[in-house]
Amino acid sequence: MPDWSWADLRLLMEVSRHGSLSRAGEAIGKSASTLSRRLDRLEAQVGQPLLLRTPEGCTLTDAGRELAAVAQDTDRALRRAHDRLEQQLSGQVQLSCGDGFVAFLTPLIARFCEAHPECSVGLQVDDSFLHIERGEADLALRTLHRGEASLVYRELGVIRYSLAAAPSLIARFQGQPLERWPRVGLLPPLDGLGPQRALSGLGPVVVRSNSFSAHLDAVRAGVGLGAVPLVTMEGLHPLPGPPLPTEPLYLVSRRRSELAPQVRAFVALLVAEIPALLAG
Amino acid sequence: MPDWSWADLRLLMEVSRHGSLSRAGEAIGKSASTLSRRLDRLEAQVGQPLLLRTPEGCTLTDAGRELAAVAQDTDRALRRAHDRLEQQLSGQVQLSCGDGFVAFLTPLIARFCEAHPECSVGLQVDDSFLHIERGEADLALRTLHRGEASLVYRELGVIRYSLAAAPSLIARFQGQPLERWPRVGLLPPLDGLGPQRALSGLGPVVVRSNSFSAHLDAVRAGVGLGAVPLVTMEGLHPLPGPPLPTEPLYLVSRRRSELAPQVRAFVALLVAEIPALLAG
DNA sequence: ATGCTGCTTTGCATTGCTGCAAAGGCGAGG
DNA sequence: CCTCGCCTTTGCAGCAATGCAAAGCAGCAT
Repeated sequence: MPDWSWADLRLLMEVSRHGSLSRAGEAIGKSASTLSRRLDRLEAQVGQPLLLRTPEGCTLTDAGRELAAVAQDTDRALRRAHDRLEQQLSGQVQLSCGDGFVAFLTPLIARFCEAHPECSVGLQVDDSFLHIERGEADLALRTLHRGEASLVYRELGVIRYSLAAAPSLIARFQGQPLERWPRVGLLPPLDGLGPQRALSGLGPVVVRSNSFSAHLDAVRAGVGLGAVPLVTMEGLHPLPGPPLPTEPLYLVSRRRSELAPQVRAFVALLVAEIPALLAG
Repeated sequence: MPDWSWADLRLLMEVSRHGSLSRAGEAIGKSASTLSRRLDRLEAQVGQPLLLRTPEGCTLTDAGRELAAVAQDTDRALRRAHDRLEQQLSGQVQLSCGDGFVAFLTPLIARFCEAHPECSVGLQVDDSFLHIERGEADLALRTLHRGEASLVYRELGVIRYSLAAAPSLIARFQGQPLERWPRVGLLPPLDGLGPQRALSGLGPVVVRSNSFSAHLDAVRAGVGLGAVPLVTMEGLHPLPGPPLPTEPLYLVSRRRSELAPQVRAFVALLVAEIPALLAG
């Protein structure tokens, strides 16, 4: 029920420390007159005198000492909280992305966790219905710009694609025109991506999935050819053909001031590493 | 080092409790816009996001929960302090008076301590150099009005005097005119009191002291006659003579708002009892 | 689909608070 | 004895904080 002013409580503590309104005011950047008036108000709220003003300074009454002790405790707790929040990097980073990025991200996540043992990373695959602005996630890797006004889209580079196939498929269809090769496709809405659409003139689609990693697995298994990001070409051979369109890779987050420090650190890691990976 | 606003900390706690800026604002009598702006400011001071605002209300971040927990502790401590200050009557009452009032006050002090076991009374005899306005004492009983502007003089009644002597003295001098009886007097500044001055035409002074109780003891021992308050006439006999002037009895204190509750209680006791004692 | 409710945020007039300068007091030192 | 320094308090001008009203937005029931 006490409806006392917490700010004035702090003033009382400072006066208790410094012994006079003037010195306390100087210490915290307020004028002595302000302190006098606000402590008057606090005394009126409490209904008891808290300090005695003399020409030599101020001395607290018993009630004043009681309240000043509460303020001291608060001050200590606040300093501890400050240290925890300021110095240590801890807490969780909620990350979300399409499943095609998982293999790509895993080593970066591992490096982050190694560098910051107090932190943990939550990886949410499939961010279709995740609202970053509400804190359901902190970060997302996306290739589509959805245009939310309250979110920041930071382009980390472009994903370059190549027409690719597994060695086994090449062994079976070598020499035949590309239009005759079986093809691995995607289901909506992933089939709308530029590189995929550029393949629409090619051969018959034998498998469609709504999972990018399943798509990649199918290509690796030799089910058909497909458009594959250069960064996941391991074990596959590029096929000749017209250059495929690139796609931007966005790191999506709230504004920087709205990010917890561990999230900022993770952003810094991604910003530092991913462009080189995409370019290399 | 954290120079954060303590008042805003309380707002954060209320938002954490009520789940939305509007409801928290309604609970504490502030508008939602004020809460929004002040929490903006707090977030800027902390350098981290503390809460996420959504159309359904607000949810705290980890950092926000940390600070809200500090605020919770402060709130609890403040309520405890409030209870202690409001309900219990405890602490010390610093009382000062001339030594003549000690015998008169002792039974009242005993009653007060009995009624309020948590309280103690400090009785400072001789208040000549005590500054009540600085808290060197809480209360004083005086017959002289010194006119300090910051102090309250409350008249509890008037002290009536009588010319009196001990039975032994009466046995020795009965029949002789009063001018021949030995007299007990006072040293400055106590000799300036009205009843004492009224005796100046009487017989020779055989003892002068600067202590009113020593004066009374001398009269009781039969050393001489003297002007004695009616309330301390026990064991003495009044002598005929012209009526002696009365003296006001003042209870001196700081203003009521500047008194601790136990002091107020003691004042109440004195105000309730002393007038009847003086009149009786 | 559409209206409705509750949420937060923004613009503006007003209130309240703040800082500065001056006044009043008390104690120390020459 | 007087002056100086430090303390608090008060009056006044300026500014920041507040509340109200309106707008924008998301979710939900109709």
